Amino acid sequence: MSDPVLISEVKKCPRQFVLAINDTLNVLSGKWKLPIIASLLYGKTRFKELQENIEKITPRMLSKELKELELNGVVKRNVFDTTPIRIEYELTESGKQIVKVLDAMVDWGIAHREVNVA
Amino acid sequence: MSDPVLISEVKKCPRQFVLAINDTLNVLSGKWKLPIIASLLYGKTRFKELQENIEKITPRMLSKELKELELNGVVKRNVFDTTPIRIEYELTESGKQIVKVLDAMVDWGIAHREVNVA
DNA sequence: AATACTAGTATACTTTTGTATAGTATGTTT
DNA sequence: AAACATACTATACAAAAGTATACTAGTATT
Repeated sequence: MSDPVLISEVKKCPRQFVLAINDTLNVLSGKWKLPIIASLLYGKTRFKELQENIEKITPRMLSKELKELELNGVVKRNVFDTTPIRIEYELTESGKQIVKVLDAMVDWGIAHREVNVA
Repeated sequence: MSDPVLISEVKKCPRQFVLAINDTLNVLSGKWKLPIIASLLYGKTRFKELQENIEKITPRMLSKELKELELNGVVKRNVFDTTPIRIEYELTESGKQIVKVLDAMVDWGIAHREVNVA
């Protein structure tokens, strides 16, 4: 863990603040990343299952997004050398922690709806 | 406040959960909404000032995004009938509350960076 | 009358993101 | 041998998001 960053320090520093938020936003934005993460929150899942769970996603987008999430360290791809080959996707520890952000988003979304519908 | 929603209840319900998250994501995603909200967190600001604070934003994008944020109840536009006319933008109460989401995003972003850089 | 300031709008264009549709490689089942 | 399943990839296209550049309406200043 090279050069641990103090959260209290970073919150004072706009630049790091912005970088961290952008990292998070990159993991969440786009049409399909959230549904994929949500599906994976229920446990390890195969490509085919994901495609069935997420309505209307094309294999191209699913493949593309999974690769991006893997590159970003949010998803892990596990290959099982069985016949037929079996591939399972799961969230990394870091990926699982993103529920905290989702919780904050749910809370704000609901509070905001109440105000605007009232 | 028509039909107040219990947060504990909504978290059990995937559909409401997803709608609330999407509301939040809509307010935050895109290239410019975050910089605009961040600028407004420092206080009321005029169009020109925003344009100067946010590097490289064109008046077209600033105008478009401010309108969207206003429609979404995140930003309030105040017109002062002075000469020359003065227009100030500020965050609504709801808009200010979004820092909670940003905090969660900063925390995740930093923790996630540590893991991936380590 | 010409120039400048504020708060934008208009038009055309490029880039990014997402869709549609078909195809591939590997192996299994009938 | 023909058809089927898994886990994708390839190509072409459409739609959404963002950029570049110029312009406008109202008022004030020189």
